Amino acid sequence: MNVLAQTEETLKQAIAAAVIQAELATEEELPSIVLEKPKDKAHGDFATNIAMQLARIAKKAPRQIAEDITANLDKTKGSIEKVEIAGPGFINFFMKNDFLGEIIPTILNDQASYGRTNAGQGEKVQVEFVSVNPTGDLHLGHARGAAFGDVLCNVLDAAGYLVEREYYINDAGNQIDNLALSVDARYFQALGKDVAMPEDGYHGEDIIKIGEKLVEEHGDSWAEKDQSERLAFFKEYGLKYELGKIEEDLAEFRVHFDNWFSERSLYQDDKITEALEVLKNGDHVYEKDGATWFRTTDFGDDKDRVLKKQDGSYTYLTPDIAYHKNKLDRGFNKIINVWGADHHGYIPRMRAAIQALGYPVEKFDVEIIQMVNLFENGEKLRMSKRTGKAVALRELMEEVGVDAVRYYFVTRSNDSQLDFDMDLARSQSNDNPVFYVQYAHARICTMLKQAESKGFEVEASYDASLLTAEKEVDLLKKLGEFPKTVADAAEKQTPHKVTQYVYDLATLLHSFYNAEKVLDESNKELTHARIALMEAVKTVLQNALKLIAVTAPEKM
RNA sequence: GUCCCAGUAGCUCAGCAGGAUAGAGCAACAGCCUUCUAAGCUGUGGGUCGCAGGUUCGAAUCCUGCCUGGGACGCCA
Repeated sequence: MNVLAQTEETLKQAIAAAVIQAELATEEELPSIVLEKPKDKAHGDFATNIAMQLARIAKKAPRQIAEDITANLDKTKGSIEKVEIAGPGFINFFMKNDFLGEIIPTILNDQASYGRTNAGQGEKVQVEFVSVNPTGDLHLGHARGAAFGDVLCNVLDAAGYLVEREYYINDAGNQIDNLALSVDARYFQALGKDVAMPEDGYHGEDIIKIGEKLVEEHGDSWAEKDQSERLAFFKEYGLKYELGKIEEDLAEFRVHFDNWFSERSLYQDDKITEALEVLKNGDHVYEKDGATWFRTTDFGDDKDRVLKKQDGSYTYLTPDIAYHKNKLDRGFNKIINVWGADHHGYIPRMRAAIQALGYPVEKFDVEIIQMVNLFENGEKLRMSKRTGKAVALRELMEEVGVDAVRYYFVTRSNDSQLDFDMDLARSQSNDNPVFYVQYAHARICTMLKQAESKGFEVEASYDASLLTAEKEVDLLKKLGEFPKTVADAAEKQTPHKVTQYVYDLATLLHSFYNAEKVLDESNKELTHARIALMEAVKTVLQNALKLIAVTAPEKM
C-alpha cells in the first residue's frame, strides 16, 4: 500500500471510532467514510463530510455532530497536526508535513513500478479496439480509438488487471467481397482499361496502388482468368496488403496487440453454428419471411434482429455474437469494446446476445469514441472512407508527430466530440501541451546533469525535513497521488485522467523551478534534498508519460 | 418518431458514484531572463454551468420535461 493510502486508511478508522464512541451511530448504521482532498488548501489536506451524512441518523445538526466527532477523535493517529470544523459541517484535517517524508524514498526505490498498484487484483480483462475493416487506411477517427484503447490498456495493466489487447479482423462478409471487386476494377484500370468502380467500392488511393502492384507483379495474366478465381485471389491479396499496412501504421503509432482474431476462424471452427444452437436452445430464435431472427426485444431492444438472411448468409451480428461468446469462454471477467459513435445503436442487440447466451451482462462493456471533427483553414472537413479524402493516420504522424497526436487524443474524454485543428497541429507551436510536459522532464534532466558535474551525487542520502517550501510540499503531495490517480483512471476507464495528472505535475515543477534554485553549492544539504525531489519528479513524469506512450526527451 | 452523446469563460475543453468561493490551456492585458533551458513563471479581467421544474441540509453533478448541435435507428458492416 502506498504512503498516502495508508494515511487515509488510518484517518478513516480514527473517524469511525470517534463516531461510535460519541454514540452518533452504531457500527451497522455508519455510512462508508469518504475522505477527499479539498480543492482549497485552506481546507486542509483531507476533509470528510461524514457529519452531514450522519445528520439524519443522529438527528442532530451537522456542525454539532462534527463537534462530537472531533471531541472523541484520537488525534495522535496518522500525523494529525490539527482538525477544524468548517462550512456546513466539514471536518478538515491538517497533517504534519512529515507524512510526506516517505514519498521520495518510495519513488526512488520503486522506480518504473511506482504508480503500479494491485487495485485490479489480477482480474482478467480483455480490451478489443481499433478492429477497422481491412479495406482502407486508418484515419483520424481510428487514431482516437487506437490511442484511447491503448492507454486504457496501459492504465489497467498498471492498476493490477491482467489485460489482453485484441483486434478483430473482419475478413469475412460483404465488405471483403467489395474489396475484391474494388481491387478488380483498379487492376483493369491499371492495365489501361476503362472499367467503372463498383457502386459500394472503396475509392481510396491504397486500392489504386494494389491494382498497380498487381500489374507490376503479374502483368495482365489475371485478366484472362475466370472471374471467381481472380476475385478470390484479389481478395486475399488485398486483405494481406491492407492488414499489413494497418499493422504497420499502428506499430508506428505505438499500438500493439496481443491477439489478432480472425472473423473467418469463427466459420472454420464452427463457432457460429455453435452460438446459434445456444440461442435456439434458449428459444430466442424464430423463422420469418425466409430469414432467421433473434428475439432481442425480449431484452429491451427496439426490434428483433435478423441472424440469417433470406439468401442464407449471416448478418454482421451473427459472427459477432459467436465472437463475443468466444471471448467470454476464454475466461475474461470483463470484455471492453471500444467502438466508434456510429456503432452505439448496436449496443442493445449485443447486450441481448450476451444475456441470451447465458452470461452476466455486466461482463460486457462498451466505450464509445465520439467523432473527431477535422478543421483546416478554419473549415470543417468531412471524413469519408468512400471518397478516400480522410486524413490518414500516417499523414498525421508525419506532419504532427506521434507524441503530439497521442497526447492530444488522450487529453479529452472519449465521450465528447473533439475538434482537431490541422493547422494548429501542423504548426508544432508551443500551444501544444505535450511540449510543456516534455519540457518539464528535459529541465530536470539538465539540472541533474549539472548537479553531477558539480559533484553532487543523485543517489546520495538527504534530509527530507528540509523540503518545506510551499512549492516543494505541493510537489510531494502530487507525487504521492500518482498511484491513486492511475487506479482511479483504470476503475473509471478514463485514461485522460493520467494526461491531466501529468500536466498538473509539470505545472508544479515549472512553478517550483521558477521559485527555488536547486543547485546551491553554499547549501549542500538542501541541494541534496532537492536533487532527490527532482529525481522523484522525473521518475513519475516518465512513468506517467509511459502510460500514454509519449516520449520523455532529455533535452529539447 | 425512438434511442445515444454533448451543451460549463471569446475559443478548445476538464470537473459530473451530490459537497465549501466552478477550473486549465489558448486568446486579451500587466509584469519577470547578469542566476540550474523564457517551449517557462507571476498577476488581472472574463461565467444566468442550454432553459424550466423536482429531489436534498447542499445540485454543474441525480430525476422529469423542453431547446440546440452531433450521431444511430438495414435481411450493410
